[in-house]
Amino acid sequence: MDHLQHVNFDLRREASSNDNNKKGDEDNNMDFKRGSWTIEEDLTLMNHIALHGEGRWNSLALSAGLKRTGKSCRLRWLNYLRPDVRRGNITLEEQLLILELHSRWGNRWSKIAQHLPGRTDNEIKNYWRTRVQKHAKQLKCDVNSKQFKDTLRYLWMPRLVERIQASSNSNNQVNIQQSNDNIISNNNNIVPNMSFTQENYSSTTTTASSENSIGTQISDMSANCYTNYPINQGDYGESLISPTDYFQHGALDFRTVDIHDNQQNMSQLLLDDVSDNFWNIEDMLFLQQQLN
DNA sequence: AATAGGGACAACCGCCTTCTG
DNA sequence: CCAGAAGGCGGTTGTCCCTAT
Repeated sequence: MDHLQHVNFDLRREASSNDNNKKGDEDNNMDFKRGSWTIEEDLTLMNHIALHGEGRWNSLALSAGLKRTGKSCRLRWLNYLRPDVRRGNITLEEQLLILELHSRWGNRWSKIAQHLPGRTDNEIKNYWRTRVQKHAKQLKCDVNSKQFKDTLRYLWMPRLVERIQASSNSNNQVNIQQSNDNIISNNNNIVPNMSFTQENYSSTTTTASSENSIGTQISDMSANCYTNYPINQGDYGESLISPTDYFQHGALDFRTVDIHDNQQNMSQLLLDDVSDNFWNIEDMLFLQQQLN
């Protein structure tokens, strides 16, 4: 779904959400608008931030004439409108990094997001809940159980590494610079130096379409993002290492495990018809090989 | 063709921490 | 130093879309 589709989707939802009067923690005295954002609100917010910068969200909302809480404006900007927000499928590299960082830090979504340029904590959280937890459910084990963590670490993460390697080998000939230019700004100042109109709205807020017809493009862009991302995060084991660097430098400890210890779980997995980009048919075949 | 159920994800909630006057 | 405001964060909800039946 591309960005404008999202917006249209939001508009469709708006009518049904206007009667949402649940109270937050900062709107006791005023009628703040809730629910989906309209294109006009988005443009107002973007233009205001372009002119005045972000921060002081409550006063920003007031001075921009938005009938929204400061929190709502902040969330909309950080999770959706910022020019450097990446949209589109989570790449293999990103999946690997999410799994690794989550194994270290648990549900510290914002901390994890700091190491996935362009991804928001909300997006990573949603990914974890909808994709990873789904598979824990299929294995009939708790997502926090040692059993599931071991399965992730000793089976799926090494498998992801293999697939990343295979992917990078096949992509070596591809010139990816052009697409990368649109994806990540390494400049920490994210206030756009431009004005937004309805005409350029899509191009300035859409960074990578989830419906990108070039299957490898997002992955390529991601690989470049990691190599370009500034190592200045401070506390990542604490330096930032790209997923590719992980396996190149042996940072990930994928020790050999007795696959048969997990045979019961894996057999169950093989019975399931699971075919997204995390546990796909290829993985099923791989597991089958391991089990036989 | 209709519909039920699950997936996906934007948005909200409420608590906690940090900032500011 | 203190109180209120603002910001940050993780958890949860609501609703449309997609797919299987």
